Amino acid sequence: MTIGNINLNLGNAIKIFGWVANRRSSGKIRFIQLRDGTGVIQCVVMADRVTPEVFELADHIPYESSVFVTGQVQKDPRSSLGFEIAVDNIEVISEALPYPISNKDHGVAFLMDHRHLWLRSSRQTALMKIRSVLTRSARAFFDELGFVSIEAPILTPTACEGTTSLFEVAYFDRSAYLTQSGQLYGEAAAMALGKIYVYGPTFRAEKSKTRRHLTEFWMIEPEMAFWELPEAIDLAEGLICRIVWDVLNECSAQLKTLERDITKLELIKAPFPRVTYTEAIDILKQKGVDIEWGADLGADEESALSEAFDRPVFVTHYPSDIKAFYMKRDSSDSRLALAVDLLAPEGYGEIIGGGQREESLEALEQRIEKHGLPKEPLEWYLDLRRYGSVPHAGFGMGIERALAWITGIHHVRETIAFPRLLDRLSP
RNA sequence: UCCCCGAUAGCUCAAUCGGCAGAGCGAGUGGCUGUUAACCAUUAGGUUGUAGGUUCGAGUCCUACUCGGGGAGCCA
Repeated sequence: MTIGNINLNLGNAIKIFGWVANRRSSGKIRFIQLRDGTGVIQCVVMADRVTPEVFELADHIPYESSVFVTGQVQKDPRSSLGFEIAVDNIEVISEALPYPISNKDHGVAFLMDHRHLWLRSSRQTALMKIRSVLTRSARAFFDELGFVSIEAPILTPTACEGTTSLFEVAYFDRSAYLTQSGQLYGEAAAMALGKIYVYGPTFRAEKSKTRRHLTEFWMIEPEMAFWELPEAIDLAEGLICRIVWDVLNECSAQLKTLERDITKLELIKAPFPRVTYTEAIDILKQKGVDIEWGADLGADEESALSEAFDRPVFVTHYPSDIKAFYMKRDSSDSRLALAVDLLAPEGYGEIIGGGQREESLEALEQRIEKHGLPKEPLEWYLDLRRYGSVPHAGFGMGIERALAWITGIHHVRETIAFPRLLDRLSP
């Protein structure tokens, strides 16, 4: 028996476990809002229905104490759900100490220090439920298309992309690094299995302090042998449509709790606009943004660009100089990389990054040298080009950024149960 | 790494020109037979982040540090 399905038991005697989320008293009648993770229901404690001890208890039991309630489910228009529990008995499982989080406002620092308790709030439980639906939906999307799920290692021998700072850890008598992407391993798996996806954590030691950055976050990264850039873009579009659709269908109560304007999500249907980097620069210039061809798009530019559209926008064909070494060059313009980013609406920034991979051994070797990367640790990656290299493409979607956008919350730190941020490693 | 802002009761915040340390919530007590962040009354609760400095006098001004928040770069 859970609060979530208690409406199936109207008129019945029930027994239920939960925590005291709130209570109020009014002379000879007392109310307890009982929470069990599936929902919240009002328990009504009347003096003529319970023992004096239970009646007293209902007025003083500390918030978040755990209890076992027996009673009867009754219709009552005065309850916000339309029904409530008329209590026969309350057993205290564990009386809570004074609970630090009240119903009034708290600051971010205080809430983050109490993240393990903050998770119990209606807002945070709504976010975690939507996250659960989103990750299940994304995996189902790939599973149903015949992709094979594989896991990439967390501990890696070197900094491969070279651009981002990695977390260094001791690995017996040498150093190792926490992975910044499963992609290179995903490429190896795609050469074995055709279409694969990696779902796992990612670590970036960049000292970023913004609402879009965590030091530990989760990505889902598909990689497809024999696919090229346009097909990868179509796949990314299908993925976003699928997760938005599933969240809209399965999480309407949670979106309401978060006060998300779902009319903006209902617009999210294929096709999404596709612009090249060069076209994006033109759009930005027309909007009066001071930017020249060749510069990377910063946060302000991404926001300005996404404001021009009512749904996510793909930006493709970036200058290869500002993209990673493994990006394939555009055969019709060697200055360009066959890269794609997906910018979310409403200023949430880049939620997908990817592209077509360089399959030529010679080109890749040149690129590694030009980027000043150590070649020896990448030899296994070059082997993928030595033994039956094929065109292939893939991308990574950041779970937290996608979730922040879909739920409309301001900061990615609330999209994961225990966020890891610059200067915040606990709880 | 850089720029901006902040730190006062358990929490959220106030304190006018540098002049008695305040309120709401939470906690305790009392009241109320339908409350919806209940309400009413009442009690307790303070080394004003740390270390110096200016001053008759510092929560308030100055310096340094610590911690936190927002943003940039980088990225998902």
